[in-house]
Amino acid sequence: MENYLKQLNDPQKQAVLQTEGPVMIIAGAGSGKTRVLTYRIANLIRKGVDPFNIIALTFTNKAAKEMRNRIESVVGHEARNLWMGTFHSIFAKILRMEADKLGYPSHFTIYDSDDSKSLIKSILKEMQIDDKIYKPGMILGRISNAKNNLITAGMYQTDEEVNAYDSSTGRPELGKIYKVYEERCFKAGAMDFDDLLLKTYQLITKFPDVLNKYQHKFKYMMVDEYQDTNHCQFMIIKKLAAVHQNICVVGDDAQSIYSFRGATIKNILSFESEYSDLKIFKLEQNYRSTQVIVNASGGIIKNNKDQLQKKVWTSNATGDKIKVLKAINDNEEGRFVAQAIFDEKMEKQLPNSAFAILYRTNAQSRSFEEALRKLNVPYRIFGGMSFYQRKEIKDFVAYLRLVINNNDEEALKRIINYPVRGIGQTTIDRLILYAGQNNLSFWEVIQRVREYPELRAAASKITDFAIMIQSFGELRKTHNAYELAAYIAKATGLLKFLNEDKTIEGISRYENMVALLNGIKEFVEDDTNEQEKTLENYLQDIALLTDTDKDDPNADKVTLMTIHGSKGLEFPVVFIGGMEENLFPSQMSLGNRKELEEERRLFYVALTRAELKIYLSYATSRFKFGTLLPCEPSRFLDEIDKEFLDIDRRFATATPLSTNNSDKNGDTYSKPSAWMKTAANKPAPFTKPALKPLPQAIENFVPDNTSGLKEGMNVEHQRFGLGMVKKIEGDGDSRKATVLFNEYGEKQLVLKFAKLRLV
DNA sequence: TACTAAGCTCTTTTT
DNA sequence: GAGCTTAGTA
Repeated sequence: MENYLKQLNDPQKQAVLQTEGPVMIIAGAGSGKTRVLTYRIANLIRKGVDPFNIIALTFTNKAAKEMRNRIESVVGHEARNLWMGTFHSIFAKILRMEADKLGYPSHFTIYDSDDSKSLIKSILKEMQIDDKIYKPGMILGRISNAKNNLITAGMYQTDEEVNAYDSSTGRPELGKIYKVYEERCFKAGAMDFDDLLLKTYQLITKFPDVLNKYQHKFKYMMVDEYQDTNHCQFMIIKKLAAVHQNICVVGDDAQSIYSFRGATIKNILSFESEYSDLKIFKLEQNYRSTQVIVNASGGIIKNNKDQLQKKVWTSNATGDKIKVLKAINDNEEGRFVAQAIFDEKMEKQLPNSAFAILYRTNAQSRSFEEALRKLNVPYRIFGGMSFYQRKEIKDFVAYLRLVINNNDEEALKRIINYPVRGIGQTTIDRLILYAGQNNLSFWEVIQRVREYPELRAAASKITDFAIMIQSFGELRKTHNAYELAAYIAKATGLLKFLNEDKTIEGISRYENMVALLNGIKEFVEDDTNEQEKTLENYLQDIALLTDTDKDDPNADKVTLMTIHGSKGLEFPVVFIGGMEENLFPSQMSLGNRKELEEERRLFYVALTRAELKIYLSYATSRFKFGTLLPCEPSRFLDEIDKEFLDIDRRFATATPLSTNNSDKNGDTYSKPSAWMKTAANKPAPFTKPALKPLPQAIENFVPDNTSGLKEGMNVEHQRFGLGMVKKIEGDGDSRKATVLFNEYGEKQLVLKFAKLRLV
């Protein structure tokens, strides 16, 4: 113990030794936060605290795993009994044990956002609500937001302010949809990600004995990345810590980047007012980065209004300046970055794994991937489509889910006709309809399929399917997860079906399927943890797994990921791509101080990942909607003190930002300087002109009308409005017309399908 | 009911 | 440029 205390600086040591009472540790980037947390827990165990009474909550499985390993290396295998994991996984564990109190089965399904969205889509369809106005993603966002603020569907529906808002945006039915969504999840025995938090809160507020049990169990609580907790998480933590008050939160307000997920920086900014006897420790020495990086990033974050005072410093070497690369488009940007990696590797003799390319949006990864492939630089990409989101994987996992939880509606919908067994959309729609009408789950309707005359045609097929699923359920009693999964893969014909497709994509789908089966095998054979090797436990594991978690740190590859995904990681050399106004900062954050400040924190996170050197790159034009649009350099480039920059000589000198603008809340915010936004360079606005209403008589467009079409004629298109035919080429069905539309410019249309009318 | 081709609509970030 | 929906065909 004394040995490792020697490795700590003063504030770190104090933070470790202050084990009693509420503690807040403000830890700047690279200040040894994980080390402090690790030693704090190790110290508690050394003092004789039972690991069983310590809970440590993190945001990612990876952070939890890393911390567990490090604690284990200090205190040994005793660390295994710690309650350590993500909010979602720890709460899921508690919920499974107490599920019956909430009327849920202990083997409840966890819906991922795809499932949630799909459920919302079918609810909209059943309620005959227009999904153009009620966009599923947006509805899910509203529901998620409500849940994170502890607002249930019932409360949502009776809240006048919320209703007034929804009505004013033309969506008065939102409360109703939320209610139906809540009921359907319950009937399906499913919880979405937000439910894992909300239901935990409900559990401990509605059942005092449960609260009491966990309050006494968790004598010492620790929360990592506290700046990213939302209101619901805060309330749970507060309640659980109420008895012992030994709550330690660790975070950095400057790295709060998840407000879109309901995280509120308020939690960390006002933690002090929650506990009068709070001890605050500030870790301000950065051990990770060079002086250039520390000072440049510190200069950036200084522009934010919402922040706690701290002075991050380092005694590391000065280091290289930040290099700015200017490219004409995204492909050239990719080439520049790949080439720079190649050169740095040679010059500094670094492995591939020393490099990370970070970007604002997942869509930006393509050009970097292509360029790296061309130079034969191995890379690994996170985000985008994860393994468990692939269709073939989700389909198979749906079988497993359905076997465990027959009521899982989303799983059932996925596979009832996959592989095709003659149960078409009409039949499925009817099943859902009857389920709703009779207040039954989807599965229960299937059980009684013969009671509905309209379903008679498909009845035997449906029954066969149900019997098959039930037979799998029987096998569960005698077989482990792997044996059962392998059997299902064969019995359903899925494995064979995938193996028959010899296209490149088909082969990859088959390989993925095999990889999944191997994964289940590994799960069964893995004896490093004591949990039973049941299918339930396997599903529980993968439901909360993200692809950042299956990182193989030994592979020597360049890392590509979003900035959000990079939180908590570090790399010797970091590339930040797409440093363009409207992309980073995102267009959506402009004109609102708080959102712009979050973008700035995001930039801060990106910069502080680097140990030795940073490259910033931007393109002067980029494809959006298949159109090449001109881009201007990001205002963030402007905010970096020039003394830290190694600017490409073509990089224009910027004029200072004006700060005398204010948004509707009266907050001032900076606007891009004039040189960024000259009228000629301004990107085309994204809002498309509204289509003029069509006269009654021409509502139905008949493709045949175009047979007499000639160059120079005026036409009207259903979507593009009025225009003039410029050119006609080809013959027969492939006849094409180039039409110049008043509002959309030139479009090429295949006349066989064009919805045109002569004017 | 199943399959295919054309049309339409997006673009933040994720446990 | 991709994923999803719609319309048309077998």
